[in-house]
Amino acid sequence: MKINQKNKIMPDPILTTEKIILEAAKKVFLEKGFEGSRMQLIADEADINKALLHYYFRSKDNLFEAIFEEAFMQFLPNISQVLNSELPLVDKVNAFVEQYINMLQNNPHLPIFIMRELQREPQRIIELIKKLGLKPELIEAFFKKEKEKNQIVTIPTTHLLVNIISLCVFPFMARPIIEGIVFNNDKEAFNNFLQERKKLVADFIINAITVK
Amino acid sequence: MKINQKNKIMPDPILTTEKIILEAAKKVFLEKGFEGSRMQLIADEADINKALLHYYFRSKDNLFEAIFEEAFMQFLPNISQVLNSELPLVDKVNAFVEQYINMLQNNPHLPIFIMRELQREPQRIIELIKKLGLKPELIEAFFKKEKEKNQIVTIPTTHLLVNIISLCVFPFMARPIIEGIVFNNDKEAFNNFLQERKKLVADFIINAITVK
DNA sequence: GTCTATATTGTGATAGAC
DNA sequence: GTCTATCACAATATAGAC
Repeated sequence: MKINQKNKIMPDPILTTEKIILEAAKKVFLEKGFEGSRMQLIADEADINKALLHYYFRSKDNLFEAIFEEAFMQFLPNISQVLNSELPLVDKVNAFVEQYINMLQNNPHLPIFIMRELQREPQRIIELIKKLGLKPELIEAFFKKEKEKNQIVTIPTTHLLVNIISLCVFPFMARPIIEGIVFNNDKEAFNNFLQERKKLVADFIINAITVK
Repeated sequence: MKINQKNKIMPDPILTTEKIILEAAKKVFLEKGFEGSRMQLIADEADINKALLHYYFRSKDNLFEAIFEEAFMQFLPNISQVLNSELPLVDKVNAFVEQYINMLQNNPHLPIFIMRELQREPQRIIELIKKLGLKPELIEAFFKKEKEKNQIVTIPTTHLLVNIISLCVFPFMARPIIEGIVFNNDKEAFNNFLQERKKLVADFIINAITVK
């Protein structure tokens, strides 16, 4: 996404057409996925016409790619931030869960979007991730320090990490079921549910991994 | 797919055209979703031509609906089965997790498929679910007995249930990431990972909810 | 019931005026 | 840069022969 007109003086964070398009595309793609999105709808959302989309981004594919990379980076939890802190285990988990669920509350469509596109073109996206420099080694280091201190039960770090992410992310994917069926379409009730979860999930994890 | 009529003698599981179509449609829809699927591809998969699809099912929509309802029922965990057993809590959780992950291993595309379509038409599908008679009350009863026995910590049943499902389902949605990045595209390693999970997830849950 | 051929509509993309 | 008009093709759906 460097297509940006070079060094023109940009007096204000003025909404250039390109940025407007990207915002509109993000909204539409996030909600409907690549295949469910229509260039016309993005144009409407940006209040311009289709031709302009192709003028700025040659194709739907290009426009999508400009969106996806940023979205994926946002979805990846900021592991190193937790890793590098010197907080006690309990605080680390609490901080991570709260921060991650907060992010998802601000981007509720992100999880399904990412999973959907991963399913559509797994290999292409794996290449992208590798290009971005995501290293499995980082994951291995996640709870290393804690383990050495014998503060947690012996669960493989990969499983532990997957468990934590699962507990945070899944409710957003299953939202239509939870909100629609369990809470009878009461959005307020679902938001309360998410709010409660921040503490409950952290406690759940701490309980699960603490040696008794 | 009433599957195996128990012990009826099945002279030949005669493959009527309609059933062949349904099988082909299931395969394609499950993998690519409604919007990503093409009638032509389903026809190819069934080794017939497009026109026949429309002869049996008037439209793509109809064909899809014939698939979705069954898939959704399969996705819903069989809660009452666990509920009605008289096993100790530990065994209940173990049995549930193993059985549910087993089912997902046999239908790895199910989770993303369901979530994707829920996102596409939430209201329509909520209506379907209600028609099918899913009752929130069932959920409330889930761990009621255990709670009365004070065997578990006080976590709201809804959260507990969501946690359990999350831990089972999410890895299948994130499969491309886990298999592709963590396990370097080694399918065998990912399957081992799933195998381990059956016990690890059950332990994780038990640990989390057991009073110390 | 099953096929081929065709109609119809939707959608990404381009040409060309301004 | 932005627009209108249009192309080209893909995809659902139907007509009609057999």
